[in-house]
Amino acid sequence: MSSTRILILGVLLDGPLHGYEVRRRLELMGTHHWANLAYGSIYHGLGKMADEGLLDRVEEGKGGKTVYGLTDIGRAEFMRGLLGHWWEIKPIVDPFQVALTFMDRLSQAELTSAMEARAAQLRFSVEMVTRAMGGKQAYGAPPHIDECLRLNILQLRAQLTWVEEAVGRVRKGELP
Amino acid sequence: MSSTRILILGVLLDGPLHGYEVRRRLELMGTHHWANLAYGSIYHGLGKMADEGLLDRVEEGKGGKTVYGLTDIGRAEFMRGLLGHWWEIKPIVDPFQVALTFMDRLSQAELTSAMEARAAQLRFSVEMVTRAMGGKQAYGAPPHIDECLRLNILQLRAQLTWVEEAVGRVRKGELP
DNA sequence: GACGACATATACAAATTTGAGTACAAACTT
DNA sequence: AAGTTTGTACTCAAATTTGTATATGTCGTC
Repeated sequence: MSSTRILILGVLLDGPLHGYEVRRRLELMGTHHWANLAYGSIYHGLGKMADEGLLDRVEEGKGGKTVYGLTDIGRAEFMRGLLGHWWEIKPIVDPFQVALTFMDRLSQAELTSAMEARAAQLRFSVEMVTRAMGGKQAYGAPPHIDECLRLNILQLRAQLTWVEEAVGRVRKGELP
Repeated sequence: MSSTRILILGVLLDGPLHGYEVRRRLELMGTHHWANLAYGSIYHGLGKMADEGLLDRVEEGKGGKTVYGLTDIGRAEFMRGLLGHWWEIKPIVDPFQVALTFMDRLSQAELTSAMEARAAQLRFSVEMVTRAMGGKQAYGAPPHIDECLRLNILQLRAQLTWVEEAVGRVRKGELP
């Protein structure tokens, strides 16, 4: 089961919604930080899953608006897919690894300036997310949402650690 | 420029290849660990980029075999795309964050067993990659390839740190 | 009460991805 | 030498993703 589907099914758990509302709930959850879900994909997913019986077209709308609700099959499939995501370690798709793979094709000057820029951006991101966490606490969001941010910060710091260490070695000529 | 394209152009930098050889070079580089590149996409990418002038069909083959080589435009586009990947921090697409977002939909028992399994798998992965690094050193691979692994290990450790800490809090009932 | 700015809500064509399917040659088995 | 596995090399239809285009309501303001 694709992440797209899990996300759509997940926001429908608490009641039927139409496409636009699904998109907004996902945005509230901050999915754009760690997923790449285009609007069009939501409508496609809703339609497809309705055809497959995971969803019901609860209310065919005046003006094209359609409200979708979970069926029992859909609820079961969500659980199956969710457990799958917990148990399987799937490779994280990281576009930066692509950059890294070809670092030897850049000049030392290009490399060090890109790396420094990257370090700065990462430090900025860490600070932003840290603040977001403080903010949400007060805002009444469930505590497990903070875990997403906490994990995010750890990952960003891991990247930062790498860049800071690597830029030093590039300067010394040990890399690439 | 998509990661798919960068990867294909990247392996063609050192000389023309046919589709199957591109796929093998990518596999040697370990792209399957951090990218999701289906075989079909390689052939599609090659054909499309040839139509767009980034590649040349160097040798139309007997038996459908076609060898592609970089054009000057392709080489320039590769550089442009590579720099883009260095300068832009794109969100890492992490399917586990999907799992995390809906952690409150699982029972404590489901959660703790999934988390423990995950911790074990992560520890195993860290060890595997660590060994792979030691092995490659002797094998004569360029030093910057190790950097991919080094970053990988840091990211895995970040995930492990999170799981180990979170499973404790789930047990204490602080989560979700 | 008309106008523009903005939010709501979806549709759609084009591009890309997916992975099973095909085909054929080389190496190995019995 | 006939059969079987393995490796090479690509094709293709189906599914999915992407991003832009479109349509419609709503709110203030002049």
